[in-house]
Amino acid sequence: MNDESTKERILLTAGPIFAKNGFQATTVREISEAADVNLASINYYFGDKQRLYVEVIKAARDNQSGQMSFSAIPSEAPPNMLLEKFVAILLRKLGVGIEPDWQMQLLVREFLHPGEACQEIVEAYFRPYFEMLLKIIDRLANVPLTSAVRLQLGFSLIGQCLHYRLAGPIIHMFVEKVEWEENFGTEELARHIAQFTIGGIAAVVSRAEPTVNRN
Amino acid sequence: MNDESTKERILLTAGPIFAKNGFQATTVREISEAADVNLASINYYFGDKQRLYVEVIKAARDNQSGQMSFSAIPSEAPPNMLLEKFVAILLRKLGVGIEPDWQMQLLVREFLHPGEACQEIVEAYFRPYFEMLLKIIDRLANVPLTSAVRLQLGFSLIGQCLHYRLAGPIIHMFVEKVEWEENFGTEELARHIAQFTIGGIAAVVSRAEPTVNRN
DNA sequence: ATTGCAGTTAAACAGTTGTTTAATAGACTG
DNA sequence: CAGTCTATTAAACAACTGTTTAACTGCAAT
Repeated sequence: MNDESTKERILLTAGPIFAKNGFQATTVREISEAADVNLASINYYFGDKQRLYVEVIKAARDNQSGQMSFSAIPSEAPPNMLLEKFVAILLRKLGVGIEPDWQMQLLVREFLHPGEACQEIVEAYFRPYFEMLLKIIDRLANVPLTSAVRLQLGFSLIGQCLHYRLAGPIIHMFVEKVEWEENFGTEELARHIAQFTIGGIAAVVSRAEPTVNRN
Repeated sequence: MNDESTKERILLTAGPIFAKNGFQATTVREISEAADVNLASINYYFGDKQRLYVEVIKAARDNQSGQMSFSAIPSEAPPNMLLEKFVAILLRKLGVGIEPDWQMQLLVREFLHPGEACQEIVEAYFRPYFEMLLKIIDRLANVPLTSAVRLQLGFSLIGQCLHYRLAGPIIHMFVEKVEWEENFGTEELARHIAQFTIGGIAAVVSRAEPTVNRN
């Protein structure tokens, strides 16, 4: 049994547990038992619990970087369709309506309570996809936007998607069961969010560009 | 020193601490020290830590119910203005751009990780204001909407506002300092979100009501 | 004066937690 | 073969955590 196997096994086991429990509520005993390694191995390989966590975060980031691929979307497609596809993929990755993989769950946790690895994650992972979204927004707007407006449009869309991920149980309380099943699947939500956002962009653009008279 | 004073003091002291740390990371020793009461008092008055937490949540709810008042908004005002005012107030209550009071901070924590008091909070606190938002949306839409569409429109607005609250530090990483100061104050965000949402509503309505030809 | 109750308290308790220690075994090198 | 290094391990350690216990005080009622 070589060192890569034990160390690797700890990493792979710790990920889902940290994702489920968060850092504070996860014990090194739970991890060691689940990984079937001795308790002291964690300190041997990682130094302490916090450093294990940081390594797990980095592993989650590295694992996700190659997977949240939007290459399935043809870039010559109309921007409306681009946006809807982007939203659908984002909702799925966030785990709306399905169980998210632990990497994304962990990244969302880190996102909400930024720790020492956060800056890195943002640059390596979130920014490329946010830039992609901003490009879609540029095409939808069809006029030059100030940086601030452009960012705010991006955040407006991300906020809608995140809401379904973060407040899922609460949202569930406001929606009847039948209604939920018919109207709140991932595709339906993606359609709604995309439509809403397209309208939102048009409204903000028409306000931001006084020389364009749309009425 | 009567019992109301000690019990009350524990409650008032525990609130901000639970809000800052969350339930798991808050120790009864921290609370008892901060409240300057004996450790055993917490068990004496509340039975255990979990029950103290539930009482604190209820106190936060009761404290907020009377305070998130939208009565400053004249109900005969145009719906556009109603919406913008609603958003501005909501952002402020969520603590966007300012330090939230501990009650709202605690309620948001509960919102993200629903516990045993959650159903009650939703009914007592969130639903009334959500219903108010839905009425504003009705007026903006100006046609009858299905329940699902109506709810989704409401969630789209709430999601945008919550995003600024929950992901504030991450958002801050995407925005230049100057830009942040000029364009991301509460009033600016409220204007953006309101405009975006008005446009979004119009777009969704025009899709949801095929007999309305807007082009 | 005695008893009962409520409130307060320090200490003790039992369990939990992350970390450290020291021993052991295996592999490799000179 | 001896020494060194790495990996593994059980036990111990020290601190922390929520809870319980028993003693004490003050007050009110009899």
